[in-house]
Amino acid sequence: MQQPARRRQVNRLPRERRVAEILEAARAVFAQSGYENALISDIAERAGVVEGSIYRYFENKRDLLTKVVEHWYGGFLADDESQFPSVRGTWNRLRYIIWHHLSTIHGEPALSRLVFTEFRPNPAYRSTTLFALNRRYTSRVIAVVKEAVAAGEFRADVPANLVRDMIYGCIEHYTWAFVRGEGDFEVDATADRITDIVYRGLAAKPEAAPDPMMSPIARLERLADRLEAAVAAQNRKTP
Amino acid sequence: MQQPARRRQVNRLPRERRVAEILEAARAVFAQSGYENALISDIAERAGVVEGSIYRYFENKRDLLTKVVEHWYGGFLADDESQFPSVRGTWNRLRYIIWHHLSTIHGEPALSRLVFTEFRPNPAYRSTTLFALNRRYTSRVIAVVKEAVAAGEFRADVPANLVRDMIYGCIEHYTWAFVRGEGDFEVDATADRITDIVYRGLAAKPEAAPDPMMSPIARLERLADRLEAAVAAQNRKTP
Amino acid sequence: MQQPARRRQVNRLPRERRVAEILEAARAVFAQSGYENALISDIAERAGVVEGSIYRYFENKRDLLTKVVEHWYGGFLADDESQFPSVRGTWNRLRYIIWHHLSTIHGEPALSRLVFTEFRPNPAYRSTTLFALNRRYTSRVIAVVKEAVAAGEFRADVPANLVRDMIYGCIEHYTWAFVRGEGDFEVDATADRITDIVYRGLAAKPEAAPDPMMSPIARLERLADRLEAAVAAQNRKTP
Amino acid sequence: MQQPARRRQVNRLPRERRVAEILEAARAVFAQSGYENALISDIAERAGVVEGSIYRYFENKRDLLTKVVEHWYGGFLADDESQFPSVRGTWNRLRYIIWHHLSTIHGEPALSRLVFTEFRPNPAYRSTTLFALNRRYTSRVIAVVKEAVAAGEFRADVPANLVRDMIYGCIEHYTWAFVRGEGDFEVDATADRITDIVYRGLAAKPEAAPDPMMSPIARLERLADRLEAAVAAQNRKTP
DNA sequence: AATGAATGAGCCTTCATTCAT
DNA sequence: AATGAATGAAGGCTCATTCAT
Repeated sequence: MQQPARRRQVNRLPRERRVAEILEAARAVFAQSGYENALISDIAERAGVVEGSIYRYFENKRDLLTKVVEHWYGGFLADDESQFPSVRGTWNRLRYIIWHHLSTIHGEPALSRLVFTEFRPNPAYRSTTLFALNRRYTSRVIAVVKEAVAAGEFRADVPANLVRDMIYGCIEHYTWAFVRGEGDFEVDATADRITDIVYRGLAAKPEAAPDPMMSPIARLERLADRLEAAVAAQNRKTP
Repeated sequence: MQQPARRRQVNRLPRERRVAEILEAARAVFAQSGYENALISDIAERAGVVEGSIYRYFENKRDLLTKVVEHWYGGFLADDESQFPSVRGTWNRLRYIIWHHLSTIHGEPALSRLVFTEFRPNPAYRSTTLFALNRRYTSRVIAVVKEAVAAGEFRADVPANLVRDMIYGCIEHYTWAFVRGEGDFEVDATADRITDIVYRGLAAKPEAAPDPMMSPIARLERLADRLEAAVAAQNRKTP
Repeated sequence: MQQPARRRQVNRLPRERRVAEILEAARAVFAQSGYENALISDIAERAGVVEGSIYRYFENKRDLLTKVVEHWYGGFLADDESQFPSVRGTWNRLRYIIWHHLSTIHGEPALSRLVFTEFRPNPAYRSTTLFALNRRYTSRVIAVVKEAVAAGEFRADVPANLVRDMIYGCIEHYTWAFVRGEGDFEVDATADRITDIVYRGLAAKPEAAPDPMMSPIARLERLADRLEAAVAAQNRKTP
Repeated sequence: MQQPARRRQVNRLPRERRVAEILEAARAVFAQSGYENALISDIAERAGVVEGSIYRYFENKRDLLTKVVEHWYGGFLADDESQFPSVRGTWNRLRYIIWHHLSTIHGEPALSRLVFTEFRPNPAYRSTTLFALNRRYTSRVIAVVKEAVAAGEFRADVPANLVRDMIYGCIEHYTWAFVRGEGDFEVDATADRITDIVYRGLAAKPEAAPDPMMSPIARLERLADRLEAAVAAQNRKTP
């Protein structure tokens, strides 16, 4: 039976605000401690509420985690999907997608890790909202690839879903060390390199025109630059 | 409530045997239940010993898991490393490596999952025996790529470590559904497809070029690639 | 997690009506879930009010239960007490009382159960309004019995209060299975049978020799058997 | 992860003993506080163990209660069933049964109450061990009644199961006040009174014939009863 | 009068690990 | 070496009740 009990100052907030505050607190705590080690009591304290209040808005700890991650996804997906359409050209689009994923991981390694460890391995993942969001997020690679194939820009026999796995798999493999907290990585440079290798690997006429703007003259100029540089470097080393 | 537990027949065994039995039991239980949900008591029962006995041979639950996984790795690495040298040709070697990883995951999805969820995300992973084993396991991709580059079979500007990430990342991304217990995949066919896309993406002279003759510009570009690679190699040796 | 809870239309109602609606909702919920498992929030929702409003009309959950049960009692007691006086004759009166109790349980097994489990065992029961109501309800048995004794219809040495306990106890014991939700019982037939056995058990001049087949001679023969057996047993023990 | 933690003096006991001690402690605590209010921590402390130890032997709080009550039942049922067969004569047998139930309630009102409130109302009661035990316990009334009917001692149309309900219902109704903690009752005198009213109510030829003088046969029968009872008592004492 | 957000006390339960026998 | 009884820390969750709006 509940006892009356001395109350602390009640701080009334509209539902929306309260939920937002709890989500934010939970995000911070989950990011810092991981799911298992996160304490509801810590989250409550950080949100400035009592433990029980959390259960007014969230079914249980797991649900809270899910909501945090979905909220996060929802946030950047909206941005992302408004930006993406304005990017033109296959290379640029792939680069944007790759850059975005790298950037997301770079910005929230701890949340990314939660997705990788708490959601994706879960047998029920497929029937999850997060799965659906992620699908939406990753399927654009497939669309881009198919369009490029249709346009003759990519080889006709490119399996689009493997390309998707390759891109996301590569990124996530590459960033594991950072996600674990070891060192750092450069988002832009890495995006360039991955995009390059992928693009060139898929292009129908390899170096022959990733960028249609590049005229033979321009290519020869680049070549000259590179040769000069190489020779100069050689001289520097073995004078 | 535990069962009445009739006094078990005391059964002395040489240390080796006992350890092997516990490892096997632990492997089965961890594979079935995952790390958190696995119970020492289940492992003990399956191994035909009492809980306390496990602590004679293993420091704690985590240590037991580690030993299980290292034992598993040790097992297939030995085989693998004896097989690999006899595989000739870049395509074949890549194919072997890719096939092997697919095959490993296909054979032990649950243990693979443990590696993905319990070890790799761990901040201390890098200083782990498993990390070292894995390094040995995956670094062959780098060797193969570098050799192929040196031989002019792959483009000169291919970043070997990105290729490694791409291959392992792709495989793991591709197999997540299976690891979660959804559906199945064909090891051989998948190995072929991944090898193909990777190889063709890196090959200096893509077969798919309608006209096998390179343009003069392309030849010059290859020359530049080689020069750059040579300089880079030079630098590495005489810094 | 509670539902988003769109702001309900404020709906002012006269106190009487509001109380009645809450009582009805509470009755349904308590009947369905029992006291412990009933949720104030469920009751509120069903009554179309908000939790806090319940506390304007009832002190607490327990008080609400009490009011529900008293209200129920009040309802059938009024009917009952207006009917009873018109029933004539001891047998008919007993039958009516028994029938009424059976009928009450049959009509509201869940509420009956609440009385049996939540009120009667309570140490404070005796100082309860419900106790008083119940007393009024059951004491008529005593009146009937005493009148029948006075009239010579029942044996002179019949302890009226034991008869009361016997009647109500029998009924409640007999109906437990039904109250638990197992099967059903026939109110009328059962009332007949219980009334019969009670009436004949108390009647001063039983209507007939129950078993006409048993002659005095047979009884004497049985007696002889028993006496012999007793004596023989005696001899065996204390020779 | 469990911390090492300072230990108190470990007090090793064979399973049997430990279980017995926990049962005893639980019995006391449940009897004192009822099920809901009983604390596992109190039980543990009283048993001289740590809370967790209780869960080695009992699945949960409910299971513990169940075991306590079954143990209690088991205890008196054994005694009871060894005594009963030596009681001779219908009157004596009924009296013994009634006396035993009164005596049980008198000796353990709190446990009796637990049975009445926590077990019997439960929808699953019927599939319970306790139900089976209770069945065994109460069904003897039916056997006795049927035998008496067969022997012509009771009226032929007596419904045995109603008699059982009447006896147990009467006893329990009668003892509610005591079970609630109000006052006391005399086991023996009450047993006599209930037995009398039941016996006379069922007897084929009630002694209560208008003429208070018993018939010679009836007097002899009573005599036989007493002799039998005496012999039975004798046997119990000098086996 | 009505709303509904916020409170908060505290119990049951788990299970890796230890250590007396 | 083997047993298995005992430990004990700690955290998720519930829900009647209050009270600011």
